[in-house]
Amino acid sequence: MPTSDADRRDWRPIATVDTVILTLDEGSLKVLVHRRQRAPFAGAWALPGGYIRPGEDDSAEEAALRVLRTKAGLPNFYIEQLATYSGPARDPRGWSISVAFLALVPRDLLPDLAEDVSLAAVDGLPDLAFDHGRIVRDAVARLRGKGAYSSLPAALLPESFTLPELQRAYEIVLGDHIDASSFRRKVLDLDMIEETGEAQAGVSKRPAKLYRLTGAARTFNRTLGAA
Amino acid sequence: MPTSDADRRDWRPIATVDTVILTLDEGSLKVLVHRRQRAPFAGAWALPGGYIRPGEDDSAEEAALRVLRTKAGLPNFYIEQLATYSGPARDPRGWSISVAFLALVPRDLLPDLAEDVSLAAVDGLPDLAFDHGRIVRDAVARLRGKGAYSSLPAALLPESFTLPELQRAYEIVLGDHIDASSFRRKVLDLDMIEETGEAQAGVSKRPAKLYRLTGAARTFNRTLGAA
DNA sequence: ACAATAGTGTCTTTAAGACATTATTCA
DNA sequence: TGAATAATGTCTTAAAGACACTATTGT
Repeated sequence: MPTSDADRRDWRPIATVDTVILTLDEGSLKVLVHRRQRAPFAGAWALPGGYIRPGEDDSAEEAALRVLRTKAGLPNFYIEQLATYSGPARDPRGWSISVAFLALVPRDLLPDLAEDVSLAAVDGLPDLAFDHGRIVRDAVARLRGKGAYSSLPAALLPESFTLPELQRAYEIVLGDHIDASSFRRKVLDLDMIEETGEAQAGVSKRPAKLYRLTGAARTFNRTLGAA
Repeated sequence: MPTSDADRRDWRPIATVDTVILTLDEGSLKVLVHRRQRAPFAGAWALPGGYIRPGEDDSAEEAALRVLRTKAGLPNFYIEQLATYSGPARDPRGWSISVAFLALVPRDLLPDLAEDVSLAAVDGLPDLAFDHGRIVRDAVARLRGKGAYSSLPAALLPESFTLPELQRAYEIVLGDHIDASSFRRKVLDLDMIEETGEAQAGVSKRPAKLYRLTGAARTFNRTLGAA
């Protein structure tokens, strides 16, 4: 059994974070990816990520937030831990462990996309570096799963939104049609949202009222749309 | 910025796994804890856990299974990744990252408890080493959350069980009464379980039929009992 | 026969789906 | 006034809750 410090070092895997940034863009769910500059997988699309820096980061989540600030210019949004991926083969540099986070971001909060950054539709995802394809699929499954019985999809919308916009967000996330009447009943009865007092402006049809989320996330005890 | 190998070593946190083994015992939900032999927290109750061993383990999950085999003598049961806990303060030995797993185990599958092993009720948990109290609370929240709309609580029962036993498992997990008639309807209509053909023996009352789970886990689109 | 619990039947209640109808805006 | 979409109302349907009732075992 190795006991010197030099040997012990090999017991510690490479520790990183990866972030799955999901948003609604042009009517579909998309994930932010960037082109890797460096090996391994130079030139391939990948999720924003980076090393955990003990001494700089107070937790894996802080590391993820640092990555999001630095690499994507994102200040404020919904984030939750997704899962942790590990093993000897996922990174050619060696046995690694990556804590993945799921961030839901309104499209208008994303800064203009640089040359090497792109929004990829989660249906028909291109090949991604490392095991990032798998991570994105897990993230989408999490969002779809929770979306059916919680207010999570609202995190994809800006602070104020119309009820039809909210319904559309649910429909895109769940991949299923929702009846407008049922939808309004449910979100209003649950006090999930409240009117801002404002209404849409600059539309050539009846303008919809604007709403905002009331307080914290909510869960339903019965599913909307798809199971 | 450090560049030598010796400096880079400090970039890598201590990587461990912890396991939350939940079971039903004497009508309540309990977690398996053991008394630590060594510092830190020698003498305190803690979750079974250990270092991830690159070279020996093929993933964090494999490391957890190794821990469960070695420390708890457990062969075969339900396991899922819970979450990852990290930071400079949770382990006095330094910046650490621990991948926690949730295991659901039938009581009769647990070997006889050694002197330094105990089942602690999750309500009124004693103080635990590290951040293990927090981890157990998260595990219980996960089980309660998923239990309301899935067949997960069945993983706490032996391979064959009666319908009243299954109902009781749900009631303990959810902390709420469930109507027997509704419960039977739901569980049978969903084809979640099937009769084994056998019945209880050695009871001085009407013996209940025995069931087993049919195939894989199921989810409901409406909650049983509590939201 | 009776104690005890397994298991069934039926009515009520809750909440979602379908879908017709009305309301409000701008051009 | 007409196009477009927001918002409401009403009936149907699915599934859970309440609870009375019947069934089956050992003593």
